[in-house]
Amino acid sequence: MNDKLGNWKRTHRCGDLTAEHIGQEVCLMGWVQRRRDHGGLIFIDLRDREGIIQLALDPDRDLASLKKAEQVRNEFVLAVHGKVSPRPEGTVNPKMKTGEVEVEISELRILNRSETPPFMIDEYTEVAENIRLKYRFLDLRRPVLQNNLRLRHLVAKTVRNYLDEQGFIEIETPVLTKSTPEGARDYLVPSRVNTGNFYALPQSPQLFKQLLMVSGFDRYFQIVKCFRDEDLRADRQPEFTQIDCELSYVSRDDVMTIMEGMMATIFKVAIDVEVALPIPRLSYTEALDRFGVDNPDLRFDLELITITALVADSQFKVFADVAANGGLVKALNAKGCATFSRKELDGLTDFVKIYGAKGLAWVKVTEEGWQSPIAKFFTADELAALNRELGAEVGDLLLFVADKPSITNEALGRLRGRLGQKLGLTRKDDYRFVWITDFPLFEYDEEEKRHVAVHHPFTSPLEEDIPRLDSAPGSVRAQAYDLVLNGSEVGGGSIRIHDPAVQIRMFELLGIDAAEAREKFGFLLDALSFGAPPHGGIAFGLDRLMMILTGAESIRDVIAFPKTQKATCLLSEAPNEVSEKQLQELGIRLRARQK
RNA sequence: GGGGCUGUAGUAGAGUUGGUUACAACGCCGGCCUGUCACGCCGGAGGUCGCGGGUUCAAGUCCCGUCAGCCCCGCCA
Repeated sequence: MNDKLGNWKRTHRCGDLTAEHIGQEVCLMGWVQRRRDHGGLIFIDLRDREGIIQLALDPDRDLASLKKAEQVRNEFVLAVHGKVSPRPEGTVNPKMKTGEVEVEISELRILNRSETPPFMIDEYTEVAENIRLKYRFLDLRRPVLQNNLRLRHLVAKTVRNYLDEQGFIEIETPVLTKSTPEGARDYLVPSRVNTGNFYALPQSPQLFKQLLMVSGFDRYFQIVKCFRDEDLRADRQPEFTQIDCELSYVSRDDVMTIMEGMMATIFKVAIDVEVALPIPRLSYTEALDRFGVDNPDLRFDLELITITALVADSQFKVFADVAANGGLVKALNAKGCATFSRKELDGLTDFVKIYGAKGLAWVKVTEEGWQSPIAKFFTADELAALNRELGAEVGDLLLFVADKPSITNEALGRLRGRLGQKLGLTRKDDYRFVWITDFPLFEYDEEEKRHVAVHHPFTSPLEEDIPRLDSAPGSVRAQAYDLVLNGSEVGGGSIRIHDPAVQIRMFELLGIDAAEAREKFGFLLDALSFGAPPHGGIAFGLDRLMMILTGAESIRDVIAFPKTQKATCLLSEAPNEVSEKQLQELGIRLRARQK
């Protein structure tokens, strides 16, 4: 039989007790971290969210409690009354925050018992992730996740305070909403009342926040769940949280200035890091040119160097052909890496192949000149020019990729990231922000044979590029911006189209004709036609931001109840089959019952 | 859809060239212990080697398939 809580009221949290509480009578409640039974004397480490305190049970003080303590096991829930006392000479534990004191117990109540947990609730025990996820409620008792989620709370609170001070109003938008074309796959929710019709869960509150601008709220924000039915990654879950913002009467610079202030505030409050403002800005074109990717990790240099022109006339056919066919030849100079083994070089070659590169040419720069399978193809003049261009010195490793531009950039850009990690250039406590701007408005989708929006269909072109919308849509730049932190895209947004004529033109360019635009986005076009103010906004990925702030390797470590890579929940076992009755009500028949 | 890694007591691991009864640690159970603190000492229990099939006199070990977890490509406006 468990003891009743009765009228006991907790007076303190375990981890908060220090020498200043000595002499006080306290009432504590928490879990048993550990029992140390010395026969006549028992110590219990009692844990709550603030930490651990040692309870001392002495037969001279209360024999009944001592006897009861003999039954106590790990993770039992206890309530105790006792007096905070200094520990006897020589028994202070400097490793514990509460190590100067202990609580001399006068009465102990066992509020609940516990099965032996499948793993120890401590910071030492390493447990396979599937076990952790199945017993998430226990994993969440452990210090790492407790700290991560509490920091997440602090960040959310800081965001609310900052945005409130800046005149933003938090407004909720629907979760049951409308499926729209473009973008990620939607999660669909069948409507019982409207049999045969479906809601979609929002990929973002994009259209609603624009409508709120039309409605005159002027500055809106929301910390909001978004849903995308796509495959998962270490930093991607199908349901995730955005800090979603929209502002009226602003330019890109206005948005970026307000939001980098928010980032600086978050980093100061959450981890006491000063972010130097303004955050540097880099055009999309320059980012690709120098780093190969639009989310460069600026914690280290190691820039890509374009050498297409230098090798266009060389005898090395691989390079010359690529140059002749509009491709791109670029190189990295990995300083001092000529010591890499053949095996390491093969590993780097395999790595670039993941991104579609056909191979990786390498050169070790030695006292005797180039040591490389491709050295023989180049004249002395070409070698000298390449060495000069790449700043090659003895001991360097030069790495080349030649392919069509998108592949060269991606492969070498990712290789840059990998080398940065391999060479230890990416310190965890180093935070390098950068805004990426001037994205192209469109990119060409080879599969669908049409232009698609790089950001989304509501993004405004740069005003100076609007004349080229018809003649050269591929060259039109967007008033879009991404915030990148240590190689991770943590946010992105744009100035939106507020002119209904431009919006209709935009849909046309995306292959959405007037009728379809009306059907899918009629409410937006209507809203834009009733005096929509110029507006723009941004959304930040709270989960990714938390990963960086906590140093987590996985997005699962900053989410209380995350999904597995197959988008299931090992705790609740969602998703699951539903009853025939439920399906009938929804007018749904499954094409094939899975076995 | 594709590539890769992992899977052995509750937990995390070792297990040689295929060869007797699958190891030790932590945890768990029992006992002892009045100053420990990831207490200590003595004793004990605990295994469908993910699952299925195959090769073999013999499989944790080799082969094929499959499931699960993780990482990546595609996908993610």
